Amino acid sequence: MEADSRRRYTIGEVAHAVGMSVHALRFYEREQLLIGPIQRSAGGQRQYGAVDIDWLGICTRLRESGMPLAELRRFADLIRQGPGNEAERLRLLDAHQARVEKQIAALEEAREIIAWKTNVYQQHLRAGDASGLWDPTAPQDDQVT
Amino acid sequence: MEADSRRRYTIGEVAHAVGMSVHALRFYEREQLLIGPIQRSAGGQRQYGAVDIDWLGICTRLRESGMPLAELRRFADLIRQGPGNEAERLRLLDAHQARVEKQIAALEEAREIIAWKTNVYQQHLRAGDASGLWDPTAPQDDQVT
DNA sequence: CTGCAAGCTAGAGTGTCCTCTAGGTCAAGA
DNA sequence: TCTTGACCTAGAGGACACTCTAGCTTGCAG
Repeated sequence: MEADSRRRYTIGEVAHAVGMSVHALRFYEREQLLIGPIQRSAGGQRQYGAVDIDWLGICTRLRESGMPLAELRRFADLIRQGPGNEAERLRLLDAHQARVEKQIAALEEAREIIAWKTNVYQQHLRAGDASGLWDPTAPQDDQVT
Repeated sequence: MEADSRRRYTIGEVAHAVGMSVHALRFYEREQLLIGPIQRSAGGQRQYGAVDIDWLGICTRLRESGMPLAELRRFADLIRQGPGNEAERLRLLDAHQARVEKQIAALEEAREIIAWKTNVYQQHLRAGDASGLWDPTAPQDDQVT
């Protein structure tokens, strides 16, 4: 995420640095998810700069947090257009942040349910493997676990 | 999630109750993601019971928290086999819980980065829309935002 | 008894996000 | 120079989790 500001990096180096595959990097470029065009060597090979790597780091975070590529592209578009549309960038990020909060809440709820179930199993294991667990007999009022 | 233990429910009612589409419910059944076969009416229509609805509620939580269907199927298989494999169920849930923790951590990190970026934009908006933001000129040492 | 919403099946289609392939080219060490 | 590994493009392929379609049946309200 922090790289020498003057050096140029090959696609392989970048892939390693940001934890994506070279395939994915080329795919992102094709899909216009990067800001500014990536420079090329005389022979046509990509030469990424520190800025590109920083941006890819941000991309990774946004993706990991569930931002769809379409929205990431929108964000990249806005940045590519240069200063003047900060309000829209802000809206986009705010919307995403709301999504992230919601997802954290959902995950925490799931965590509790899992913990509860885990507990049920641990107790059954301690008690000797078969008490009130579900069983395809007596189709009424039994636990599912 | 808590339903009358004796009543039977149509697929539409269940879909509404658990927040899935009827398509998804049929799909889950085909894919063996449900425990026990769903009962049918004389005419062949599904009649879900409270147990099924409970299980679907758990499915929803596990899915929301990122458990792949293959693993959910594995879990359903274990339950279908009846008591005796609690240790394996526990392993499965523990593994998933670890995944959930990791995802929560990742989301919280992302949240901070987003908050920081949001801040940058807010400041720029307050300061008058164009200071040190990225601009396709002077390709060195500038912020990306 | 008629109408019509809701249900049925098997299988094809969709959207998302990469990943891989084929058929080459480039670059750097021995 | 030769070899080897990394890189190139355009497009096909694939995993995942549904979602929809077509053609038909059920079942309840009027």
